[in-house]
Amino acid sequence: MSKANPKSTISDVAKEAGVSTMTVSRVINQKGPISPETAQKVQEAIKKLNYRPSKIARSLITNKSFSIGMVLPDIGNPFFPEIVAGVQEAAWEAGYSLMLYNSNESPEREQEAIRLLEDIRVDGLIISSSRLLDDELLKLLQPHVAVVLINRLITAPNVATVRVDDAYGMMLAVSHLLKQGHRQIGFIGGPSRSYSHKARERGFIAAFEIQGLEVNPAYLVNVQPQEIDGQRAAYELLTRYPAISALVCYNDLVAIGALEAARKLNKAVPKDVAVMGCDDIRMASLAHPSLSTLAIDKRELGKKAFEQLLALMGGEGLERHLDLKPKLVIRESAP
Amino acid sequence: MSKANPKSTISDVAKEAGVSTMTVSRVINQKGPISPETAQKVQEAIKKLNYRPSKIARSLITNKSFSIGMVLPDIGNPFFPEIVAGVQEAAWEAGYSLMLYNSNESPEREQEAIRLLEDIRVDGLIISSSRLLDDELLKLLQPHVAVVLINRLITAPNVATVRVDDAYGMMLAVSHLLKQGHRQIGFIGGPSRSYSHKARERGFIAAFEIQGLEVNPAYLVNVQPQEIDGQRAAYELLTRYPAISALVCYNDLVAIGALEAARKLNKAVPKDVAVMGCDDIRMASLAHPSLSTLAIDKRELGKKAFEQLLALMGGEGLERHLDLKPKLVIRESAP
DNA sequence: AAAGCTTTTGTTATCGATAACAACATAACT
DNA sequence: AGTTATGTTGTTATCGATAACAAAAGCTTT
Repeated sequence: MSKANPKSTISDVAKEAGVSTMTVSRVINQKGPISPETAQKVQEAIKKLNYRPSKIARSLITNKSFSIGMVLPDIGNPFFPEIVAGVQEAAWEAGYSLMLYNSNESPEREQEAIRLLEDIRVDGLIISSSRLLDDELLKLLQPHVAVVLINRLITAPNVATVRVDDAYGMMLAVSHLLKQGHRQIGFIGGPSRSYSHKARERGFIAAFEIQGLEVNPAYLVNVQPQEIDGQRAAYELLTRYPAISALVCYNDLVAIGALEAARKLNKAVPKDVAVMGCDDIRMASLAHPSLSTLAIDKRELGKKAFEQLLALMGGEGLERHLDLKPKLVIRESAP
Repeated sequence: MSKANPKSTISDVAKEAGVSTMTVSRVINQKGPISPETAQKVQEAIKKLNYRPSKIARSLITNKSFSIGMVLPDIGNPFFPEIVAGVQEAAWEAGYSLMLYNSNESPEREQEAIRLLEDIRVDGLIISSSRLLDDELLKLLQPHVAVVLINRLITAPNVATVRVDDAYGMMLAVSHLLKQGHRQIGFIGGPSRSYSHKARERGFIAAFEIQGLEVNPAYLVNVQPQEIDGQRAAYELLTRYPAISALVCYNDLVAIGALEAARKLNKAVPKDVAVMGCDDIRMASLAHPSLSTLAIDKRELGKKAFEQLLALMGGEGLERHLDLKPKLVIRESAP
């Protein structure tokens, strides 16, 4: 019933071409000298039998799988697909396959994914925004030869990192607003324990300090990083402190919420209140008014992550910790 | 220098526990009877050596890799990440790993990806919206045991499909508008050769015919499925035919463009012109006014695709071609 | 023509697991 | 007691490739 598809093996090819399997192997891998005639014979046999070498068998003996694993918390989050695309692109070009695991924000799943990737003997691992604690993570990564962490700093011989310099970006954004004359600036931050929130808050405060200005602590709030939470927080801030002339948001979704809040309060953006987002997701340019925000090239980030991994796998010396600087994107909401 | 991490093998465990490798294998796979004492000895040895069986070696002999491949044209497109998440989720639960290939809309890459996945000996393959021609695709799929196509119909013994019933969805949307009294309805369609465009147009026309009404061919246009193209097309349609009271769009991005066009023309949505999108991407609910649109649960689609694949891999009989019916989501832009 | 290179090809062992079969001990049945 | 099950463990071959070494064939060289 089932069309069992008998894959041909290297022995089949060898028999067909009248040579040994090693000779076939040599032709395939272009290793060692082979005479043009045998090479041709082998090539013909390969074509005739539609032979494709098994990477599995090859991996077993070479101890290289030419595949890497990637673990991320939520591929539905618009921040990640582009990163994945970048990693995949770079991996492809280097001849590597990508195994993807979506942990659904669950640390247990993340842990299991890292273990499974160990079983598969991936050559390297890219982990984005891990939910695991430092020591748990470190223990899990131990058996892996090469690991790149995205937006997370851990120092270990087999680990490199790529991070977005959130503090720097936020400083850029706030400095811009200060330069435009804003002084009463609200900050709708993310979850207080999140790494990136902390960095962004640091940048926010630093921008004030550089100018010798003071931050009003009442203007700083924390929310979940969703539109609805941003909307509520902005509504409350703007109602309670009508003096606020600009809002800096943890991310673009929150900022879009803030736009909505302004609309409800009949405050014009940016005339009555300027709004600044962060991340430059696709929606940012389509919002009304379009969002000023901080952008990093996420595809580039993915590529960089893979490059780090490749260097680590190759044992090359490298700058272990890479920081990417966000760019300020000026649009309508905060000119 | 490099901390060569000597992975322990099944022989190490066997030696440590003082038994044969087969016994260890039996304990791991819970196959064949083993005495509680040896089982425990083996478990201890496994823990002590931190042993994890190599899936690669296992694959070689069992001829099962417990991994599947997924090929899609552009993971940056908001339509796909959720599908990937659904596939990954279902695969995870069934004990399968996912290899992801992003073809970047290039047929050549797609072709190479399918070939590479053959080398890796994946147990099955999910291909989304292939850019390849039917016969090319069929030839490439030949060596694969099990394949599920998303939004593409091909009949072959090793192929199953999952599709969104675009025609049905569009009929739903247009019927709704007709019921609301709209008669002059414009259709901003997608690329004329695209499968889904054709289906959606078919549904559009069918909705009219059911009511015994006639479609005005001048109201039908084709655009690239991006916001800017939608905006231009809507602007032109609404300017040239002021009688148009509703626009049905190929997808949400195009619809968002249409909203922008209406704004420029000082037409209120939905009072002066209603706008209907399609796909229900995240942006749809955040637009102003929020978009009425057609939704399918993309995560569910991904899950269904994997279920089909699993059935196919297991050789079970199954309904080969699955159609998912979109739901009409009524929001502000077309109440 | 024998020795010494190169070039080309073949042999055998191996990677880390499981399949298939064999073997032994113990318990159960006649 | 002898035969047959049943439970438990071990042996050997195998999956499909490459590593490492061995050997033959074709050239030079003296």
